[in-house]
Formats: sequence, structure tokens, C-alpha cells
Amino acid sequence: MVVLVSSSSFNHHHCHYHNHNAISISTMSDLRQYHSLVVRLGLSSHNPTVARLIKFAALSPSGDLSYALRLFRLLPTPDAFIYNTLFLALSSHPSPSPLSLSPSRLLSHMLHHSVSPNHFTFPPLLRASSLPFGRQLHSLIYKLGFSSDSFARNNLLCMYLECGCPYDACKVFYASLDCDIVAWTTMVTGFSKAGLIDHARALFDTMPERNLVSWNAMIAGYVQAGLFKEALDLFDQMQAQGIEINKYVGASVLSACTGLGTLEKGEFIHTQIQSKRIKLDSKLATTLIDMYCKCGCLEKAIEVFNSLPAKKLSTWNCMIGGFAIHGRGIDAIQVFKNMESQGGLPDDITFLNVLIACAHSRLVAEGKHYFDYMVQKYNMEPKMEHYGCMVDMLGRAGLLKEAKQLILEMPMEPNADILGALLGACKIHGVVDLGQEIGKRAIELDPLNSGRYVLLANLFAGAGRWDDVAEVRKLMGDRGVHKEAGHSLIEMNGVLNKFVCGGRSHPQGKEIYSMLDEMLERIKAEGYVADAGVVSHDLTKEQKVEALYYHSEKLAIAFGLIHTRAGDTIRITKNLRVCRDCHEATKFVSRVFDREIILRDRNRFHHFKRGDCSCKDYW
DNA sequence: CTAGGGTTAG
Repeated sequence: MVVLVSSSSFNHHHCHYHNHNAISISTMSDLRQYHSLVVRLGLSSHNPTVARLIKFAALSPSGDLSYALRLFRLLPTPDAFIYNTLFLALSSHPSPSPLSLSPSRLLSHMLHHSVSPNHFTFPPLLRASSLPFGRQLHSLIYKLGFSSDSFARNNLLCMYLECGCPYDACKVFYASLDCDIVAWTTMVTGFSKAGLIDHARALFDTMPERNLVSWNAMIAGYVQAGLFKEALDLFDQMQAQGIEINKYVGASVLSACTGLGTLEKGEFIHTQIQSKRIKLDSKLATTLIDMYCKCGCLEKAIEVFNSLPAKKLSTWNCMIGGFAIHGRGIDAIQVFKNMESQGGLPDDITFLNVLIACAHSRLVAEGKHYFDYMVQKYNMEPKMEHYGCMVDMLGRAGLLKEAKQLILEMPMEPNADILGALLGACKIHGVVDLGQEIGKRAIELDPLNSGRYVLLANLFAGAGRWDDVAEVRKLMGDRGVHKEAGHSLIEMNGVLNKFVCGGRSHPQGKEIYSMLDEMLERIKAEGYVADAGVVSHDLTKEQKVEALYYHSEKLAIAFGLIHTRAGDTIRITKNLRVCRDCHEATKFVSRVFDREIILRDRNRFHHFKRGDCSCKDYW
């Protein structure tokens, strides 16, 4: 809502209007009415009057920017305020603007008509600019004497950082001796986004002062870089300094917990949010729900989800995705149906998550239904990702011919991800010929992705084709591609413990290995047999079994057993997919030691209980 | 008028 306040001259010359010194505009229809009044009163060239109309039309969510531009064009001598209003509107307009007026043309117009920019002019202009023009603005700022204006300078930093020129931002930043906290924080954020996380941290450590935004910039930077542990450590440091959490920091730290699967820490943050009475807006709520989903506590995710009075698209998507990765396909579909019945409009991610849910729960008919449904009902064009998910779903269900057929019928060239999905299916079902053909194509399309080499090598290994295994490994080596190192994380009493295959560095290493021995003895007594087939190195059988016994998840489970009692839950996060042997062993452990073991692997959750896994061995 | 948080297969 905009209040149209008549100026003193306005009142003086138009006495019949004198009693209406404040007129409100809240719709475009109001605005049109007042515009015609303004015209009738002969004020269509009166800048202060028209400026208010332009401001509403240009900036109100219910405004109309093209109407604002028409008003502007009718003005013989627009002033700086009016230009600035339009710069602001143009900068917040989605670019490329459908309007015929670009910010640079408007600026030329301004200068050509000898209207001097003021300190409100450059910030919005810079926000809207990309490089060639941004540099022109830079020199204009210096020429017109705005170089020490913090708003102009800070937006200049933003502009260079967003244009991918951190070096130019640095030049401006280090040339100024009086940078404020916003400038410092902008640089921290910019360095993080440019992948220069260590530079960001160095700046953060030398900042003359910090506020919550600065702390959050650095914490969020770590999260963005996948350095979740560093994010949590920094957050702890922040709290140790007595600085209280707000919703932004809360969201960033929750994301870090999500990345690591640290439920305890996530719950701690949730508690802080509650005790500080921080309102769960849709973003924070979604982050929180995502944390609970990905830390293995679906019930709490559902609880938060149900407590929300209104759900936004991303919240629905998050909950559907949560059910999907826990293998609860039917529930995911039910959430989708609830969303529709409440008038929610799905997007491509909604359908992707529904398809993932179907793929993980062997709901092939349902998956096909929703794949058609998104086209029929919502007129959406399935993207590469949707095809990939369908290929995965069909392939995993053993429908390899159908999966291959779908790839042939796709309207786009299949990318490495699609072929990788089919390769994965070939690996599961031991289809070597097709797998070999597809795998080679996938590798050529994306030669730096180690996963495809490993899948193909494992496929050959399963068939005993050791020469082919060696060839794939040689190719990997020649290209300098390395298999990602597997690790498992387990949080215990606020401490995050990390295990790597065969690792010996844990302070409780001795106890852990002795528990591991006991664990293996007891599950062997119950019928567990090591499945050496999953180790594709051409080792002796004994060596393979050794390698298996020390997989990181087995170490993590042994550690978990030491620190829990019968009936407790053990939560583990693994960075790669769990292997068949560990999956089998964990089933035994859950029964023999009476623990519920919730294992998050790269793709999904496995809930082990009383000797069974929630995935029903379908993964 | 400048810096900060959400969903995405294999």
C-alpha cells in the first residue's frame, strides 16, 4: 500500500483537494483512477506527484512495471528519484526483462538528460548488472565521487563476485581502508561461493567485527562446500562466545547435520529453535524436516510436517523425498495425493521424488502411472532426471529390455547418468554383455566419474572376468581417476566418529576391533557367511574376506555396539553404497545383538531390525 | 538502497 501525500504546492493550487492530504493506493485500479485525476488536475508533469504513482506501479507486488514505464515516458523532466525507482524495479525484475528498457539504456537516458545520479542510484543498478556494463558502472562511480559510499562499494563487490570475478572484488576491497561489516561479509560469502573456502575463512578470522550474518556466511559457506564438520565446529565456536542462534544460522547448521546424519546435533538445534521461540517459516521448517528425514528419524519429520498450518511446494517435495529414501513408496504417494487434494501444484521435483519413491519400493506400475500422469494431467515434459529414474526403476526390477527401450525412445540423447542407471541394473542382475556396452559408453561420456568404472569392474568381477577387471582398473589409473574412499560416520554422545576401511586411528581402536571379532564370531555362529563376491580385487579368498571384515560400516557398528544396549538404536551414515556383505551382516547383528540399526548409504536408508532390512533386499 | 536459510535418481 502506498500513501499518496499531496505536496504543499499541490494543496495551495488545488484547494478543492485540500482535505485529502493522504490518499492510499493499494491496487492498480486505484492507481489508474488517481492517474486520471492527476491528468485532469494538470499534474501529469509534476514529478513528486507522478513519482508516487510510478513507485507503486514499479515496485508493488500488485503493480505493473510497464504501466510505470508509460508514466515515466510521459514525464518531460523526470528527476533522480524517479530514475532510481525504475532502476530498483528493473533490478528486481527477472532478467532478461521482457521490457524494452534495459538498466543501461535507462542510465544513458538519465545522463543524457543531465540528471545527476545520487547515492541511491548505483546499488540497484549494480545488482542488475553483469560484466561489461558493471565495469562501466565501476568507473562512473569513481568519476562521480561515490567510491567511498559504502552502499555503492558493497554492491560493486557483490557485482564482481556474482560475475565470477573475485579478483576484481578483491582489488576494490583491499583498496578501501574503511570497509564495513557488510563488505567483509560480502567478501566471505563471495569467496565461499567461488569455492575459495580457505580464503573465506582467512577473511572471517581477520574481520574487525562480526555479527550473526557474518557467522552465518561462514557457516553456510562450509555447508555449501560440503564441509559439514567445519560448519558444526564453527557453530560451536560461535555458541561458546555466547552468540545466540537465529533462524538463518539455525537453517545452516541443520543443513550441516543433514549432511553428516547427526541426529543428536540436529535435535539439539531443534530444541534451541523452540526455546528461542524462533518461528518455523517455510524455509526453516523444510530444512528441519529434511534434517529429520536424512538423519533417519522419519517420525519426527512427519510430526513437524503435520504441525505446519500451510505447506509450500518445497515442503511437500521434501516430505515426499523423505518417504522415498526410506523406501516408503506408498506413503510418499499418499503425501503426493494429499498435496493435490489441498490444491498444491507439483513441479518437476515433486514428480522426480514420487518416481524415486516408486523405484525404491518396487512400485513399477505406480511409477509408470505417475510418469504418464505428469504429462497427461500437468502437461509437464519429463526431464532427463525423470527418464533416469524410470530407467533405474525398470532396471532394478529386472525389466532391462524395457529400460533399454525407454532410453531408445527418449526425446533427448541419454547422458552418462542415464547409462549409469542402466549399468547399475546390469550389475544387480549380472547382465554382463549389456553392462559392458553401456558401461563403456557411460565412462566415455563422463570419464572422471569413478563410480562407473567401479560398477563395471564389479560387474566383470562377478562374472570372474579378471582380465576385464584389470583393464578397467588400468583405464582408471591411466586417467588418474580414483575410487572414492568409503567412510562411515556415527555420532555418539555429541561426538562424531569417523571410520574408514581398515582404519586404526580411532582412540578406542583396540576395543572396537575386539568387539568386531566378537560380533563376527557371534553372527557366524548364527549362520552369517562372508560374501567374498563383492570384493572385486583379484585377491585370494582369504584376503577378500579380510578386506570385507574391516569395511567402515562394520567398524562403525562394532563401535555402536560398545556404546549401546539391547533394544537401542544405532544410526550410521555411509558416503558410498553399502555392499551386499555388510548389508547381510548387519541383518544378523540387528537380531543377534537386538539393536535397531539405521544405516544411511549414498542413496537411501536401510532400517535393520530383528534380522530384516526395511528395503527387503531390494536396493 | 548493501551481506544470510529449503526439495533433486543412479
